[in-house]
Amino acid sequence: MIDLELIRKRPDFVRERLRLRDEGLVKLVDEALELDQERRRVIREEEELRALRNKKSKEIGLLKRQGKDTKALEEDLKNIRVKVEKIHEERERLEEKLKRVLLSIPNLPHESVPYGEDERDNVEVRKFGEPKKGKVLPHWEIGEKLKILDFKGGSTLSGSRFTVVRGFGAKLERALINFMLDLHTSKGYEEVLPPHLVREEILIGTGQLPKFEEELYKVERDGLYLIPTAEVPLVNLFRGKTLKEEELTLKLTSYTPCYRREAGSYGKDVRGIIRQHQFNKVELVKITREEDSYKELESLVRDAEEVLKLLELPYRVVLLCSGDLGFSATKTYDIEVWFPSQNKYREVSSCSNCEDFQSRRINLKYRTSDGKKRFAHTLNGSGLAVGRTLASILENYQTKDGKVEVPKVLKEYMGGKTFVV
RNA sequence: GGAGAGGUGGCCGAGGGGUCGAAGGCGGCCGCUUGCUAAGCGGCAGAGGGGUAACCCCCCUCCGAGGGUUCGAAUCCCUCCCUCUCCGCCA
Repeated sequence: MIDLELIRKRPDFVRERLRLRDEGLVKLVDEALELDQERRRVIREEEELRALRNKKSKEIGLLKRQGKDTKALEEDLKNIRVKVEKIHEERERLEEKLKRVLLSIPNLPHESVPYGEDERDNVEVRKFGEPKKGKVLPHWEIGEKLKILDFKGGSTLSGSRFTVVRGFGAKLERALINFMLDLHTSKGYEEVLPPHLVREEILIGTGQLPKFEEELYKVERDGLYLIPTAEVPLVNLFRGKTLKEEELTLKLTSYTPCYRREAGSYGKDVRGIIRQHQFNKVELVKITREEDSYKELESLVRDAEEVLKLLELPYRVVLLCSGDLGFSATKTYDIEVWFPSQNKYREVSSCSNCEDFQSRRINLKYRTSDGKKRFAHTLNGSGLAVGRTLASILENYQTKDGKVEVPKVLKEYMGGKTFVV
């Protein structure tokens, strides 16, 4: 949630920044301003009445103790109460409306974010490794051949976009998870194993709700949602907290499956395991002071890149343009790994600074040395999407005779196995 | 699933219709005292919102959440949520 005060004091700035994302967002600012003005008018009215009521009520208390008659005053106050109730209802209606508008306004792009409409305008910032050319089987073909990806099994059990990983494929995926977690924890990230089912307000806290309901799996009976990313539980772990400045930056890492309905992506990536309703991901989260968050974003990206470097997979880092930014982010780097069969880079990580956008929603603050409270900044990034990394290994480490070599750094996690055959 | 207990300020904990934003304790901050420390003494401190250019200040709201009763609710009534304990079941 962006700061209402900012909208009030610098509406043009907010409009201009939102326009970078989408022209259509500008009207939300005007809506918020109007509602806010109206709301404050009503608040003033209500509070005047309440002040009057409180004063007279106290009088009644005094008079009663002196044994005096208070009938007239009481009648008087009954009328005031009716008025207060009426105006209070109006105030609640307005506040509810305003809140809905505020919760649906995305975060403002950072000044360093290039303008653009969609992913075509993203800017490549650096590259690592040499993209492998020449013919390789797409990961779904080699995966089926080696009997490690069972698409039939997945659809039997759960339908489309579900896949069963078997045998050494399963072991390789587990190796990847362990490798990633070990790497990140060695750099000071605390490992966390959170619940995968969370309450509605938790998803509001990180920005998935109220806008993206259709992307989420919901367990109706218990009112719980399956997490679409570990970012959700990890960031919300700190909701309502006031942290000490000295304990920042907090760094967390977590392996969880992610559950996404992928509504509106019909026909995209229907083959293979690039786009699944359930996939494994190792996530990185940081909670920082406001003056550190951009520096920490850079190092977060480096920490995620490190995984690909050590796996010796060619990748590039891309700075997202304004139009491609996610809802809660001010600035995002995607890391894309090379897929030889598709002759292109595909996203395996998305690292974002959300500044105080989520902190406002979950009321996460820290106390500075001079005793002031400030909203903390939150950052998140994949480190990495495990399924896609596995798919990329199946292609980049494919041998001419149809085997897949185990990347060096994973060998110790694979019981010494060097090839998947 | 059954039975019970409970949710009050940073923490512990009292208060059971008006003078209660809330005793007391711990912790915090600022003084004073004091070889140092400790102790002691005195004082100051909640959050959100509205009014204001801003401050002082004034006002409103907040005792898990939401309703209700009342002139007036932390306190009485209803609903819900959460936590804990015991029993049962279960990996």
